[in-house]
Amino acid sequence: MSSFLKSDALIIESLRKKGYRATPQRIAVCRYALQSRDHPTAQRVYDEVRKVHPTVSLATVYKTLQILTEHGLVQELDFPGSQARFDSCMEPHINLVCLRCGSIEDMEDPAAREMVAKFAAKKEFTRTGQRLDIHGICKRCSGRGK
Amino acid sequence: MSSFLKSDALIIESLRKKGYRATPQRIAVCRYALQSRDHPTAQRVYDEVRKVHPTVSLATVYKTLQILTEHGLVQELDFPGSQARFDSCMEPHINLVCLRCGSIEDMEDPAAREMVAKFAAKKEFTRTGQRLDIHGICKRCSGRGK
DNA sequence: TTTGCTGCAAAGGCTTTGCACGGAT
DNA sequence: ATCCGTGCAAAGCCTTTGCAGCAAA
Repeated sequence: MSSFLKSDALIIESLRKKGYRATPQRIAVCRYALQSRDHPTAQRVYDEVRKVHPTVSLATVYKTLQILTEHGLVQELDFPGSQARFDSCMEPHINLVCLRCGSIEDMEDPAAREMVAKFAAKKEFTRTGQRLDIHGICKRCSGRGK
Repeated sequence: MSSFLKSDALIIESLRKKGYRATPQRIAVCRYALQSRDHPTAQRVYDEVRKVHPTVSLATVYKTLQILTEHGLVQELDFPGSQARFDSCMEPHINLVCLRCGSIEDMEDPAAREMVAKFAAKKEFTRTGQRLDIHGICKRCSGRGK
């Protein structure tokens, strides 16, 4: 989580500044999506928000996540055969993607930052973002054998 | 393209060794998918193969690409709002993803290889693969202004 | 001859869209 | 009082699946 929008007040202000209305549903979606560290799916965000706003719709969740994505506050990560995940860390970092349990863990890595930084200077390619995934088996799954 | 399956004979042998029948459609899909450097979509593979096998179906293309993916000969790259792309280079490398024209270019990068290599030694995470994307605007698109 | 494979069509899953009502400003 | 946002349902898009005929081994 890299966002600075940690309070509802800041989220509301940010939404209005961008020309959006600060509805309770939107605020709740933003709060959860921006704070979550486990790269939730839209469905997961929906389930969580519904605990507070039982009538919220999945469509609203998708629309709000799209707003966050368009404004560079979260990144959508698509994977074959599964729902999209949303990452609230926009700084260069590595996603440790476990193929067994599906968990995704952010990992700070100086080498990754340096590697990405090289592209800021390049003339052949104007970098605007990145996605660095390492696929494998996480420690917890390894411990469980097989 | 990192695959060593450069001739039909080798593709046929490889398919049979894995217990698959070497049909003309499969061979054609494998040949194109393994040789292509521009990360084609399934539809693109379909269009290309159809030039030689006009009756081939998209379903067969998808099934064959799935076989290649399962055997680690290509990697499926999913992106928000667009069809999956298939990368025939399985070595650690960087995908330069142009947000304007949609092109994806493989880039060899020692820093990327080193960064990935670190994970081979890690005990906290057993690496089996990776996906390293840099998003931005490619040189050709930059030249075209705006 | 025996299966596995193909092509077609239908189904599936996730995400987006259309629309009328309701709420934020 | 505006008109944007919501929730519902329907549509969309890409991909997968079921199945009968056909072809590879």
